[in-house]
Amino acid sequence: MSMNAVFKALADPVRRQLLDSLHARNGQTLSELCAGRGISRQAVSKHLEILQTANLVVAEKRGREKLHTLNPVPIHEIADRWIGKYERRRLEALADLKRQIEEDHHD
Amino acid sequence: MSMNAVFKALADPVRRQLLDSLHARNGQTLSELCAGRGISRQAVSKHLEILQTANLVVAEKRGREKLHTLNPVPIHEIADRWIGKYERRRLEALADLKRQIEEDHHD
DNA sequence: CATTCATGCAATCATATGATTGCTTGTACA
DNA sequence: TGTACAAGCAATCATATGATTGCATGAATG
Repeated sequence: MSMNAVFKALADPVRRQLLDSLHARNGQTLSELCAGRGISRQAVSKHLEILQTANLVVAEKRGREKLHTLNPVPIHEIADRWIGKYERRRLEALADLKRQIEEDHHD
Repeated sequence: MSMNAVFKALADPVRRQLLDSLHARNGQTLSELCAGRGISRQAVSKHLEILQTANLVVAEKRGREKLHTLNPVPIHEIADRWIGKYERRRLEALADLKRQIEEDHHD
């Protein structure tokens, strides 16, 4: 059941952007996470609620505001499911190589 | 865009089970993948189509049947998105430890 | 060559999902 | 203490999604 919630949560682009935002800077409030997203506060609030039930985001009350934090554990479990240990090493090496090549191109 | 397709594809439990099935044994046909799933062949076919557009599954025609293969690359990219390199090492170590403990409990 | 089996295509339908509006609660601070 | 700001709750609505049924195509096999 739990993993289903994780995948459903990740299915929406707005929610993934929220995770991106938290990955860039943890501990943001609802209002901060709303900024420049073009949808209503309630919509964002609902998205955050879904991310929390999936345990991808943890929220903590701080006075009248609520701070949100990214939890990477469930994401890691996704990779664990379909990628064998050795296969993962290979894919990581590939990804690293790709990154290096891209960096080299930054003149 | 491409990543959106991947996440949408992973959002459905039937599709995840299909990936599980292919992870266990690659190169299965549509009919084989239908077996014991309790939904119509057309439903499975559509699911496989979605997995293919997400590039999570690759299909190859073999006479009158079609063989399906799991492609782990997009899954690996998910982890790459929200988990830093060092954080990943830490999470992997944790997962390995967890597995080891579970193995020890197998009498 | 005809029939059987694996798959593809199209239309339809119920339900799930994401967003909005309006109202309420509750904390801060002047 | 009352006003402004952060967040929660509820009802509604349009669209997306997953499944089904029925028919079409096309390769293997007798």
